[in-house]
Amino acid sequence: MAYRKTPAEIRRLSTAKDLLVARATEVVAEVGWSQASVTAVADAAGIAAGSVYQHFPSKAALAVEVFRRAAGHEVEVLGEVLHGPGDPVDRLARGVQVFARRALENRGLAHALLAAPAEPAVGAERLAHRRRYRALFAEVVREGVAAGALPAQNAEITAAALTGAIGEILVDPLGGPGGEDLDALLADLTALALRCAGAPRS
Amino acid sequence: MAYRKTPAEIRRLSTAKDLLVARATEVVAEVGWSQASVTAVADAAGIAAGSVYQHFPSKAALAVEVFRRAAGHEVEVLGEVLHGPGDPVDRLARGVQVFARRALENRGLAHALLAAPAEPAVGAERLAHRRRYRALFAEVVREGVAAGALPAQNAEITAAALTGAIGEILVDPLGGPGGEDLDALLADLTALALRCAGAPRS
DNA sequence: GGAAGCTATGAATGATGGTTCACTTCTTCC
DNA sequence: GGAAGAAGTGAACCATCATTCATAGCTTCC
Repeated sequence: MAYRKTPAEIRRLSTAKDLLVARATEVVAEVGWSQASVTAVADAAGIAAGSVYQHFPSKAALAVEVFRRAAGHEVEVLGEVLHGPGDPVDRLARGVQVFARRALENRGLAHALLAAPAEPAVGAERLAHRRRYRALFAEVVREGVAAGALPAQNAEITAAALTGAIGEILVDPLGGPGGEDLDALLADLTALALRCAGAPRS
Repeated sequence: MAYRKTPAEIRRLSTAKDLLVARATEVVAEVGWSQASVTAVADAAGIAAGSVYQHFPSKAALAVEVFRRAAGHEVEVLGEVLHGPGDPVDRLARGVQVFARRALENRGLAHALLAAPAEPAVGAERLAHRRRYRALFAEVVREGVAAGALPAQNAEITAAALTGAIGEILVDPLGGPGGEDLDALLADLTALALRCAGAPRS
C-alpha cells in the first residue's frame, strides 16, 4: 500500500467535516430544515454536493449530527446552570432565564431545535432533546420539593410546562416580532416559571 | 345553455367535498401531514387523485380546509367552556381539562393540529390557531386578575404556557405511552395550570 | 333520444431534490 | 519523479409526488 492517512490529513478531513457541520447549522438556523437542501448546505461549506457523502452516508445523518451538536451544547449550558450552586428555586429561575435568553437571542437555531418541521430522523432526536431538557428541570423541581421550598407536585409536568411555555413564546412572539423588550419578557417568564413550580410569592 | 346544476346535484357535490375533507382529516390524524399524499387521501375518500382537484385548487388548499375545520371545532368547544358560567378560576381549570382530555383522547388529530410537521400553508394556519387558544385562555386569566382571584401577571405568557404545556405532554407522553392513567394526568395538569395562573393553593 | 355541458378518471407530465459515479485532482511514499 | 490510492467534483440518475389533461361517463334539458 502506498497511502496511509497522515495525522495532518486526518486533521484536515476532520476540520472539513466540522466546517460542513458548522455551516450546515448556520444554514438550518437561517432557513429551516425544509429549505436546507444538500446543495445549499454544500454550497455554504464551499464543497460540491457529492462531497457531502464523503462525510455522511445520507442527508439524514448529516441533519442528525447538526442537531446533536447544537442540542448537546444547549443542554450542557442549561445543565451547568441548573446543577450549579444556590438553592433550587434560584437555580430554576436562572435556568429559565438562560434557556429563554439563548433561545430568543438565537431564534433561528432555537426554532430549528424546538419546533421547525423536520424529517423523521431529526424529529426523533428532537424528542430525546426535549426529554433531556425536561429531565434537567424536573430534577431541580424535585430538589425544591425535597427542600420544602416548593409544594408537592408532578415534577415532570412542571418541567414539561416550562419547556413548552418557552417554546411557545419562541414560535410565536407575543404581539408580533419585537413586541416586548427582552428583559421585560424574561422577567415575566421567570415569574411565570416560579408560579408554575409553586414558589411562594415574593 | 343546456345545463344548470340541479339542487340535488349541488348537494351531491357538496357532500362529496365534505366526505373528502372528513376522510382526509382521518388520514392526517392517522399518518400525519407528511404521509398524507393526494393519492392516499383520494383513495380514502374513494375517488381518483385527479378528482381532488374538482373540489380544491391545490393540495395545500385541501390541507388548509382540513386544518380549519378541525381546529375551528376545537376552538369552539374550548371557547364554550371558557366563556361559560362560573368564576374565572373554575372555568380555567375546566378549560384546561377539556383541552387536554380532547387532545389526549384523539392524539392523532391533536398532534396534527399542534405539532406534526406540515407544509408552510398549514404552518401559518397553525400559528393562527395557537393564537386563538392563547387569546381564549388569556381572557379568562385577565378576568381572574380583575376579580382579584389571581395575582397580577402577563396573561399572554400564562396562556402561552398553558397551551405549551399541554402540547408538550401530548407530543411526548410522560414515561412513554400509557405511562399514567388519564384521570391522574388531568388532575396533575389542572394543578399545574392553577399554579401557573397563581391561584391560591387549595 | 340526443346534444351540450358537467364531473370523474388515472396515466402522463414536470418539478424537486437526494444519491450515484465516472472522472479529475490531490497526497503519500518509495 | 511517479505510481497507487484517496478525496473532490458535478452532471446524470432516480424516486417521489403534486398537478394536468385527454378521455369516458353522467346529468340536464329540449
